[in-house]
Amino acid sequence: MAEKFVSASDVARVAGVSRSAVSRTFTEGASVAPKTRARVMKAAEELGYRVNLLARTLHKERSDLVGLVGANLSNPYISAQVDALTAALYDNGLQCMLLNLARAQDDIENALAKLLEYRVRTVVLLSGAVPDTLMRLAAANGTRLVLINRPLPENIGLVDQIEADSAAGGALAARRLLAAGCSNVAVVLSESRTSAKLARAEAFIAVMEQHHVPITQWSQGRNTYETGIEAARGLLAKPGIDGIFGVTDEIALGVMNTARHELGLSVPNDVSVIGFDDAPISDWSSHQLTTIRQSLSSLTSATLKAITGPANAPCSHHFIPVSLVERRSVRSVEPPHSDAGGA
Amino acid sequence: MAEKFVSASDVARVAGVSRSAVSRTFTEGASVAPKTRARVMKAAEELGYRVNLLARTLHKERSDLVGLVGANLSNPYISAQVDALTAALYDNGLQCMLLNLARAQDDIENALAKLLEYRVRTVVLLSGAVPDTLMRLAAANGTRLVLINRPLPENIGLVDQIEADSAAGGALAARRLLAAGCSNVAVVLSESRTSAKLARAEAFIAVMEQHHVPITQWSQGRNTYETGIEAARGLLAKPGIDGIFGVTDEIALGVMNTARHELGLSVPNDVSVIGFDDAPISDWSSHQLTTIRQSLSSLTSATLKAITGPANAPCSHHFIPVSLVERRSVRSVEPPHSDAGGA
DNA sequence: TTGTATGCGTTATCAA
DNA sequence: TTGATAACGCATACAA
Repeated sequence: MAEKFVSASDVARVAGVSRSAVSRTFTEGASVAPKTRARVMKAAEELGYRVNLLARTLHKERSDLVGLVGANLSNPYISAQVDALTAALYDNGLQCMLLNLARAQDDIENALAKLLEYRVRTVVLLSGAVPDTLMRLAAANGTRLVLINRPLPENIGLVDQIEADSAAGGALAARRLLAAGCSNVAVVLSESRTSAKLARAEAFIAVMEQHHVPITQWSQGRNTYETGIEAARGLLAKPGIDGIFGVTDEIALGVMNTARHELGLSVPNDVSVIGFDDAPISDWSSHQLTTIRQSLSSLTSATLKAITGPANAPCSHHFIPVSLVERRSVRSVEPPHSDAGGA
Repeated sequence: MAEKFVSASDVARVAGVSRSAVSRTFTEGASVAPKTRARVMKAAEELGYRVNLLARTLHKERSDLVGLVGANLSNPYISAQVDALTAALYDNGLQCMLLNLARAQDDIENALAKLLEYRVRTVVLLSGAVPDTLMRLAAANGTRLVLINRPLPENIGLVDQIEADSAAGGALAARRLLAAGCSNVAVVLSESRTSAKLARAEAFIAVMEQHHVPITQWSQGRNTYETGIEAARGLLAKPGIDGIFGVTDEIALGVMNTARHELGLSVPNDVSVIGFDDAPISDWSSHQLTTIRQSLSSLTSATLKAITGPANAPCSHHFIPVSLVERRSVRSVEPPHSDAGGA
């Protein structure tokens, strides 16, 4: 019921030893007599003592703290990402400081500053733009930056990049719609147009243009399910479009559900829909969304490797492979290769 | 590009002032000459200096750190909870340390210990059992505990309890199924049987027994979508059961989707399904799950109030009201009150 | 193996 | 307003 935190001095007093003895008892690989250790442990247990990691970190060169900055945490794929990553961190004895930029997407510099104030060893960016100033700030304090799915033109300081192969994924999506016989397609993304998602869209568009397929671009709102709904309403109000690529599963799910349940369209017979991510719920029997998978476990393990590596490890750039997951939102059979023009 | 973090002494040297002057510049409400402040700020900017919150907290009595321990973070309701809560914390200048007990549900004491090592001001428990030892440990260090949806028999130390009214919710679900004319029902929960979820089930059962409706209890596996799938397969293999209550939306969604898309049953015509939480995806047009809502915003604001309150505030116990959200997974029309016996 | 003394970066107290 | 100095809780070099 004490008001203050218990300190090593308190324990030392109760155990009848010096502060150093207590410190050594809780320091990995320090030499302390078994008998002393036992006395200390007993007193510590009694008082509810825990080492003050703030003080310890003050003294050491490196902390156990990893900063994680994200947004849109209830997005099905992001939440799976956060789940996997935080679990992995915990298993590796690392602590995670989570900053959610929900209402302040552009507040990222402020977020990084806060994290630096806690002397995190590494900052993982799941979301938000990455201006140069950010990298400079991190570099000036010797903090590593891990960028997830936010490709960077140039690389200042200690930054590890981990990204799914957006270009390959976008192309994969395009070719799949082509194979389904789509002849009038659309791509939908948010208006924020993050570089990774932009790359997905651009690769998709490139392939389509190469095949002379007319393509509409829908780029409004935030990166959410609601954006998918709006897109479907706008895009499918009148017949014509027979294939849609959502740069995110969440968006694609919004498109597909709205087509099916609000517009009374058949997916995939009237319109094929394909997403990107392979979020867990895309596999639910209520959805069965065909999508481009970016392996979550590869992404997590690559991230963890970057975090746990030596502080002076060279910058790394890791590409996560991408693959088509065939489900039921894209027509499977290819019409006998006529160019059956959708009006 | 410096290797070490920049300290106040560094800034003082460059600015040609004392450490104290630097400290005062970054301390709320300290008196420092505008001219001095300007010099300090300039030097700080130049060097990329950030206050070391570790050191500051070491010196102060209270930190900005809030510990959040959870599990199953990709659960649609939990992730919404985490999203809302972390956003609110960030907006209030509080830092959040997130511990994910994914692989080690029973590791909660260890988690709390880690959090105490960082001298968090408050620990919020979203998941996990709450043994007495836990509360004693927190109490011994003067750390507040905020318990979300984990009712407690007795209250040791500084703990705030925030919970949805499980009993009312369970009863609401039962009465809704009764109104739909269900005459042979089941309730499905995980085998972990957390007290909050158990309370939902028990209230449901109580009402059903009161109306002499036969009731099956399915209690296996973890608290996931897959458990819902298994339950549907087990419960609906042969006809009979015409109403199912999933103690969690995620479970209910598993039940409903499996009934519809794997078992070829009509929900709600063959079987009514009702959930608990009102997760965002329950409202998706692909689901339209009737459910019991526990208001996320009430829950978040109550939690925030508990966190931001004075350190010596008395323990609070807050009940979040609960309400029925009518959608399309429960039959709407009531048969003309015969006791139409399901097999 | 143990205790003493020093430093980590900060804030608060005190005298100037 | 400013600078020197003493904590804060810990780890460690050093001496015993």
